[in-house]
Amino acid sequence: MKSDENKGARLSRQRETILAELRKVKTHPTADEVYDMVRKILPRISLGTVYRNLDFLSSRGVVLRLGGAGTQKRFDGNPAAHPHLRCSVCGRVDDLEYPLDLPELPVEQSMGYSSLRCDVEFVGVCPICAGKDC
Amino acid sequence: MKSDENKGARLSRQRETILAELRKVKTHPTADEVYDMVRKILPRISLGTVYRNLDFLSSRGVVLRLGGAGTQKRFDGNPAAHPHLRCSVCGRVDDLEYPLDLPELPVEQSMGYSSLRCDVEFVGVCPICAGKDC
DNA sequence: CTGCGTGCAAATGGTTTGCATCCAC
DNA sequence: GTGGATGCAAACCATTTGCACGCAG
Repeated sequence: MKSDENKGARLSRQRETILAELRKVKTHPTADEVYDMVRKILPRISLGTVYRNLDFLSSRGVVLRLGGAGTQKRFDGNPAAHPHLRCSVCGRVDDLEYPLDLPELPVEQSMGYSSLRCDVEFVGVCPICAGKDC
Repeated sequence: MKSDENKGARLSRQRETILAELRKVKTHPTADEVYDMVRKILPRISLGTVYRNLDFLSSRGVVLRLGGAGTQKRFDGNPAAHPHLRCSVCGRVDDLEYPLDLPELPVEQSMGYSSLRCDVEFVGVCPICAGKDC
């Protein structure tokens, strides 16, 4: 991590814990779920702080903020671009473990956009929701 | 369109207009923008009706609801899966005009998910925002 | 010490919903 | 005529923000 990326940033216990917890899990929790996770360690943390730190961390590229089809945003402790599987019923997001070739976009075809990053997401019904047969 | 797909559904002027306006544009408007567009034709339409109809239409697969990284959802009059370009600064979404091979996911690798659809989105900075040099 | 980060709570803003009325079928 | 669709406004809920205090550097 380059040091001047962190100019003025302090490492509070809250920020440290949020990042550690997010990296610990393989799921892609919502801000609320992160709040619950972290609250077991720092019971007095506030939801606002969780939001502020998730914002901070994702703006630095340390974690990934997943847009997603649902209302809530989800966060990914692994900042590298990798395909996701999203359940259109319950909204959960899994990492795809299978190595996939990401599509390449020729620069001349980028319609004037710059700094393109490719997001690939497969949307379907997860095994749990399929089992519920709703 | 199969007839039993529409059992009980009525074609109100509002629904008809919303769909027509959405198909007319090449952009991917938010619900609010659709509201503005339709209001020029039906001044007394309510925002709630726009939301209800966008929900209705996307649940039938007639239009596409784009998840996206921003807060607001955007809607696409073209229900076929096609790659998008999203501006991370202003949030606008364009269609990619360039034919791209969508990644294929072997069924054995779908981790139990079913009915998978592939969404590809390139995230970057659009020419307008790049020009603003913010 | 300084001022960034926090806790708390109120404010925001997109989206949803209850209800009486309206109109497509 | 009947039930789905609408208009309106209040309700919801995830997220953001103002403020005074606390703590990392």
